[in-house]
Amino acid sequence: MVNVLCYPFCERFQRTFAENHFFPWLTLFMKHSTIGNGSNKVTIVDVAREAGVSYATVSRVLNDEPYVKPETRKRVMTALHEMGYVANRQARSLRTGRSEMIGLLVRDLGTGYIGQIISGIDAEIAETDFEMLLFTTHHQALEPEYVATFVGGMADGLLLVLPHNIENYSGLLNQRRYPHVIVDYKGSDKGPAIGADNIGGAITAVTYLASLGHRRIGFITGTLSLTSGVDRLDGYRQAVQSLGLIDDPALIVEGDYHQPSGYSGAQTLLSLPERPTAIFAANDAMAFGAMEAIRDAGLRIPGDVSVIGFDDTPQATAVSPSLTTIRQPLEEMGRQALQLLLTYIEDPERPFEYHELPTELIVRNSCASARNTV
Amino acid sequence: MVNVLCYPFCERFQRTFAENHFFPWLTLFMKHSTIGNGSNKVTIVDVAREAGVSYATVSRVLNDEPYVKPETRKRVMTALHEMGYVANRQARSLRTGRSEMIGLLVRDLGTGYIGQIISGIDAEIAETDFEMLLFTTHHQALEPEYVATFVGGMADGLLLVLPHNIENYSGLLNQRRYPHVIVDYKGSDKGPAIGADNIGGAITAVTYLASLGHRRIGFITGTLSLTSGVDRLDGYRQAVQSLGLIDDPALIVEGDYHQPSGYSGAQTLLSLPERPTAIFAANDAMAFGAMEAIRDAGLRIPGDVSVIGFDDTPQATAVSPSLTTIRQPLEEMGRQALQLLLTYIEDPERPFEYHELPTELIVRNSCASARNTV
DNA sequence: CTGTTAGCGCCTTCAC
DNA sequence: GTGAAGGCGCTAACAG
Repeated sequence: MVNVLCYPFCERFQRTFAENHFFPWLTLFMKHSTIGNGSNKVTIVDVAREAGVSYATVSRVLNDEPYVKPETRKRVMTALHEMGYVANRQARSLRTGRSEMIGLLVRDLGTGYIGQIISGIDAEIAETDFEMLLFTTHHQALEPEYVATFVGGMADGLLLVLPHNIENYSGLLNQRRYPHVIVDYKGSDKGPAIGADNIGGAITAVTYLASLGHRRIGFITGTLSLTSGVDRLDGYRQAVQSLGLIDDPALIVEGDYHQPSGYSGAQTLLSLPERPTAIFAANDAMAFGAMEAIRDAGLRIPGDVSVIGFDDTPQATAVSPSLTTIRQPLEEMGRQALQLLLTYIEDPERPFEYHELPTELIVRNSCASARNTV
Repeated sequence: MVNVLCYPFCERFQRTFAENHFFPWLTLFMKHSTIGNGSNKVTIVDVAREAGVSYATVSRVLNDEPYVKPETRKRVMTALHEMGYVANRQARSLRTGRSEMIGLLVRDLGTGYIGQIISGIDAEIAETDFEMLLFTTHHQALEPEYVATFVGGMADGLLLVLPHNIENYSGLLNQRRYPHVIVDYKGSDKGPAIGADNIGGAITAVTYLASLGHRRIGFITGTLSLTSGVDRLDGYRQAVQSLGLIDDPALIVEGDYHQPSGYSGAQTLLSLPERPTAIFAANDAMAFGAMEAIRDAGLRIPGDVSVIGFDDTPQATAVSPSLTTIRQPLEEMGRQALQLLLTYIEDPERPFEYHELPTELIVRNSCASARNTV
């Protein structure tokens, strides 16, 4: 009688049923397990009946509660297993107020950049009982407040990956002490956050170029409404000044972290009366665009112009020449963000924390010594 | 009295509350809206009280049911809005048996490839009332049956993006008539699916190379446990034979869709006694690897060896020379997969459908005429 | 140790 | 038109 209740045996169940209409409770069961449409739900009630206990006891076993006679527990466990019971999380969540889900708010999925962060989050989530609920804010321009409230109801915590306008979310979330962590954001003024050492990374990049003899270094900024964009620019400026490099506003052009802006930014830089001997793009995508522009201008990399990026995306090794860049530990950021979030889920009252991960220079082949320094 | 219940005004609420303890029901409300810990739930009961109706009426308004007096409806609507009511989907789902969520089962998120498919799905989801529940099978090697059952309980439909071993899922899902669509899979034998014309694309690629005068074309296969891998190989073979090109088994090396296998595959091909004048990699990632290997061998692209890929990932334009490739409409596949899934959610009994999207040759700069045909 | 019971928030008959 | 009441599947007291 056991196997027929196990979902892989539905067909067999139907046959068996035809032969067993003298089992009155089976008819009852039929109502619950609508074969056709799906669902085929096995609830704790079914399991309880099968194991000959009350469903409260099944619940106890499910939740590893202490006071269950070992023998009973065993009987319930086998019933559970054989019937292919899977808990209904909605019901559990409704009851407990916890959903065992963490929400992920991202702006866009197309980029490998976010993919890497998510990979890290995912890897860490796999170690827990949580599942991942993904929301993109990219297409629909919903009110952040609505999104936050909505997601808040479905998830026990929220990971905001590089949200467009943090302040819109953070007000509500902080005020409610709703567990959340902002990923790739600097500072804990808006809430708990995980970031990378963007200033330090930019300084490292410029210092490296300077060590190769470059004195006129062009910089293509990232999106300046993001802290990473601002910080990388800051780092560039600090390094240029402290190293005594040529400090010309014309050497800074604004980009938006996307490849086309790298292309046009590089074009602008290359058309300067005195063109830079090296270009530092605030991320890899723009560096690729810059490389394209440099080649289209009939110049060679790194012979005529050196290029350095930021992020160390997988494609950095794929381009030719391979891209020297500043590595940002994206996956690790995802992992730590999740870990931090878990601590807030456990104790929402914890004070805000900001963790900054180090960046690292990855030397490849897109930078060379400056041949003719100005 | 209204504003104080609206979530953006919690602080104000606290203050107001201090002044208004003579409103007895407010105290009651406090219990529901625990300010500190979060939740701050506004339920239909709260709204009903505010609007002076029963909560059944609120529910009716929520579900656009006909028999509600316009005036009452209006009153409820304003209460709803001003209190910032957001439905509890778990409760609704528990009651209705529908979750308004669609599950997404992917193996990995790190690649831009899957990112693009998800973008398409996401774009289409944004037009519906559904949300997206993301599961990765990559890390945890859970039993597919368990995953399917589990996800099945939380979502109204399932999108399987390139699952490792479809048969493990498909049996259970089909038998239950659980709405699902397999993305990037060929044929509807295992269930409804969306795929791309991989055979045709591969034929196009080879035909194009042949038109440039190449007769000895190396092929680096994709993962052969995936239908796309098999089909692209098939297409290559068909084209080689029908066009009368050199048909040497040594010209086919096995890859796995990852860049390193493209590198090593190309090395193998280049070290053949008679090396091919063109290399067709079964996807772009391997093509990038192949390009690296070709350059490392001191050869030029496309001067000495032409390279063609498959997929048209964003990076295809970023490499140098830019990669000629076969475009696969990944985003569109995602979109159509979701659309198809919706039809199955509406009618689970629909017969399986398989939609195949066309592929397209994108000519860039990595292929040139064969100089010295063998 | 185990069973009974009361809801979690919502939808949905069924009365009025 | 609207309210009252039952129950989705589950957990968490409270009794035994």
